[in-house]
Amino acid sequence: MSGIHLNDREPTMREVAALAGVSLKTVSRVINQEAGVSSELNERVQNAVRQLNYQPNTTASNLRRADQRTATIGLILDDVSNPFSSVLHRAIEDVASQHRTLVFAGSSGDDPKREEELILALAARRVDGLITVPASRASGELKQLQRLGKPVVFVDRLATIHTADSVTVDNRAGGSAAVRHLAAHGHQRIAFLGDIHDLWTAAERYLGYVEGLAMAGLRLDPSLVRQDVRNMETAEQAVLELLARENAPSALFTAQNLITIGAIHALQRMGRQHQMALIGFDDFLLADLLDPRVSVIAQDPARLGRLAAELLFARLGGDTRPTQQIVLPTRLIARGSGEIPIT
Amino acid sequence: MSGIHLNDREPTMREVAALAGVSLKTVSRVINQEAGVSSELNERVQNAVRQLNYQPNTTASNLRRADQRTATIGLILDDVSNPFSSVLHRAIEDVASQHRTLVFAGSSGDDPKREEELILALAARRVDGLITVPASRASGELKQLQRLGKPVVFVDRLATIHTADSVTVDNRAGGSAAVRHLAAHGHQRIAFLGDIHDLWTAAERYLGYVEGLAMAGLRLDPSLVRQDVRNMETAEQAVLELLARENAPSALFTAQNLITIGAIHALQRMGRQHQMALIGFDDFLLADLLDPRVSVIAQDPARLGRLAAELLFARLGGDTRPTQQIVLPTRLIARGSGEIPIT
DNA sequence: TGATAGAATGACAACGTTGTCATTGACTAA
DNA sequence: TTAGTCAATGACAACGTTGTCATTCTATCA
Repeated sequence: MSGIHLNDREPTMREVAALAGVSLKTVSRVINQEAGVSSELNERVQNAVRQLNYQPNTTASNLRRADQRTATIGLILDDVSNPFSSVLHRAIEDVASQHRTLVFAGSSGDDPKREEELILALAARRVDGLITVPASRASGELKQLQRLGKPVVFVDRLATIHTADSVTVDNRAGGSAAVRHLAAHGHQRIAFLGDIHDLWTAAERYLGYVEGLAMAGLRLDPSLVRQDVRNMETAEQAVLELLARENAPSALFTAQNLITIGAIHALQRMGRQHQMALIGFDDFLLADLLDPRVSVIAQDPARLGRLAAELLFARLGGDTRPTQQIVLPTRLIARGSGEIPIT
Repeated sequence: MSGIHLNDREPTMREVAALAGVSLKTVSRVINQEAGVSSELNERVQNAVRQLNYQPNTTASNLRRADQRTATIGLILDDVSNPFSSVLHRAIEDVASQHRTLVFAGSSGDDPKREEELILALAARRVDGLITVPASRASGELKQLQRLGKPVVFVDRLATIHTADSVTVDNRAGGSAAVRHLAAHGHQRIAFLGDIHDLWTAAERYLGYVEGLAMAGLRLDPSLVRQDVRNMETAEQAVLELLARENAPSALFTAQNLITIGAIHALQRMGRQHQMALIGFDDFLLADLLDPRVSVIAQDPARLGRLAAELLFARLGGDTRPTQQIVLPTRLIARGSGEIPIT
């Protein structure tokens, strides 16, 4: 047998009405549970619905509806398969489902082009609102967002637009704390490995790194800074290079979850995991089972997602308060790798 | 300033037409890049579109369109934040984006009720097709799926419906191989820890476990079987209990990624990770950096997702070949934990 | 009894778009 | 010149639903 194929056409309210012997509008009333339908007609319509296997067509409904609601929101992440992003996604979905809303999820891959495509595609489908981890900070995308004319919430990262709510963590304080923690254990040569420098989080964490160095009275050595590290593999490569230098760092601050994991690969490959101190930004599964256990600046992605979604649905519910810029604290979890003293 | 709010109404083709001084239909032709519009009118319409910031309304478009396509598919996973699921998701998204299609992603939480809600919500939005990791195998959901009247592809798990394509891995062979591998290292008391027993994958892997024991000539001891292990925490608890038994197992076969991680937590907590052999089903990030390195039955979730999406889009493209039941092999990756000999 | 209120139901238009078909006008061939 | 062809354009209906308003019917009150 071949795959399930399209019906000629799905049953419509009109057909239900005909079968039940009532008007189209009465069927509409029953489907939408409006008051003022006699229980007899109600019954007849329900039966016809069951008999025909009628399924409401939200698409047609929301075309006509006054509020223009599609019960659909858009979510643009950098990568749905990144552990951080996917936890964010799940938290948002949970809030959305309480509002009987479905979520379009897409990965921008941190590519402004793809991001814009996604925004346009979501706009064309008339999502009620958008939650996004913005890839670009430029105003080109800002215009696109505003064209949407729908509530927008930034999560995890900010963009240069002040007419939107946002939920982020204090990346700078986190980065600074990581560096000072390492300095407190005697490290003076602390390397920084960060994501694409144009990303807001990467930039903020770098700023935190610089501030932390300054607060600890340490000199910033540009040769210990590796920006635009895109993934685990390049992170591993970058750390291998740092280790091979004649004037190698004694500690690493890896400013993103996959970069941290790449760095650990490099350290273990060279058998240096017990000499080189390491603090990663963002906690990850199994960080507490590695040897040494990995110290991190932890965020709570589930909370970020939940708050972002709640902000969005508050707007959809008519909330017109001034835009909120929620900033959550980070938490340094000392597990061992960040407490390796200088040798 | 308060959050971005809804425009009174978004510009329509009618307004564009008025501004450009052409008919509605001509605007439609320009937007859809149909042939037969003079370059002069084309120009005028394009200008009007820009001027008004017109955004096409796919929702209205596909209501009228003959093919009834929404350029939207549904994806139901057990949990979008599970590492396995999220990689699957990303692979599907990548294929979908090549077809200019957006993906509705939802988590069933392996709850048939929630799964059915999602199916209905997707049906109401008239998705072009559905890819699902089915939670329930019963026909109640089967009917719902068929009501959709749209192509459905099962991925990772099967359900009792033979009119759909599917992409799965050979769970039974994988489970069997894991057990025989452990047996070959001298283990006779091999425990099984699996997900909800009603899930197709969990059942198949258990079957593989039983077959593997039989092939190795080992006796099945029901007291070494823990089914319905729902998450990391219960897995950890279950392993702790197994370790405390007077007749404890000498090896574990953990039949799902999070169960494996929970088990590792328990083993490390008790300091038994170097005595107790362990093979997990499904590979995971950092498995190769733990001590001992974790042996696994690896699948390729990205490939599963890609194939599933390609099957779906083939159907949408008119492919009417018999349904395909693709079964991919698994691969045993021996890293150490599965090769710990019996003491 | 007749007037009136109120509840139940339905007719019809409209949402923003595309499919169908008619109309216009320019160009070609006999 | 005239018939015929073809390309460009537009008028109109339709997709499946909901909002508005009119109509019908029953119950209630003076």
